[in-house]
Amino acid sequence: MKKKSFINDNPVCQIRMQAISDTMGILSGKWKFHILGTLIEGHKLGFMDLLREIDGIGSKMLSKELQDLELNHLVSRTVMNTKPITVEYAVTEYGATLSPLINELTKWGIAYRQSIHGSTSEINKGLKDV
Amino acid sequence: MKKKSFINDNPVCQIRMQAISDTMGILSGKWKFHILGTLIEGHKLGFMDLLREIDGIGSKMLSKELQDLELNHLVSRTVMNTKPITVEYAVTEYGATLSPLINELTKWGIAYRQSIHGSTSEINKGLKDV
DNA sequence: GAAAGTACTTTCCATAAGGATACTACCGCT
DNA sequence: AGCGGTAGTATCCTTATGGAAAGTACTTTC
Repeated sequence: MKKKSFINDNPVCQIRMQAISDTMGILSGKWKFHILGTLIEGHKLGFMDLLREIDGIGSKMLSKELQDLELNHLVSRTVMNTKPITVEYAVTEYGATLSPLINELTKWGIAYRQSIHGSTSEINKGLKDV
Repeated sequence: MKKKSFINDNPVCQIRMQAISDTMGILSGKWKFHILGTLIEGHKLGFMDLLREIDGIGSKMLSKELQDLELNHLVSRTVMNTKPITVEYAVTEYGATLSPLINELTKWGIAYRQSIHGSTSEINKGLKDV
């Protein structure tokens, strides 16, 4: 009996695949989670605040990533009527639904780092020393 | 009063940042979550099984990503003593700790898609029609 | 002995992602 | 007039990512 050329799997898997692609498509890149995490903590931050808070990011990347997040309605951008014009970035109500996901991401990362320092530091690939 | 050139934030934020970088560093790329998700569902799968199950992946990518996952002890690779040599890939006990994260990712992706179809389809960037 | 199945690796290429640096433009202060 | 702060944009460049196609090597089946 020949193996089916493509086990199309159950619909549950197809939906899972699609959901993972969707989520990762929206949150792809090196900085989106950092920006969202910082905004969740800081509530309202200006462009320069974010630039200072997020270590390593440049203005080009910050600008581009904020535009992406705004397009997907995860972050709001409000131009304030102040003397030197300021812009307030904040997480939207919808963006806040990412909190559980960001928490899981953080929890796992912390546990991973602990599992290394706890063990004979066997696992060390993918971990940047800071 | 001059603004501090770098608000070094609280240690909690630094740890969060680091944790997010760690997690995303390990799980970066287009396919890792798909491979892990598929292996969690399928328990034990061969190379060709994965190639068939994961729509769109090529053998080069699959091979590379599996090596990465194996290096980080998230997936185990067992060469079986069968007539035509077969290899069994499975999620390790440690890899299984990613389940809550993958579930959150999936849940959010599904909710996102529903939020679009539920609304006047305002949000549509980042969503590929399937 | 040819086909087909296992599990990959290799090469070559195109595009995407991201960083460094510089620049615009506006305002307030001194 | 010049400095510093706001919020970005523009340009150039390098590296990372990932896909297509073919090749290797070994075995069983027809």
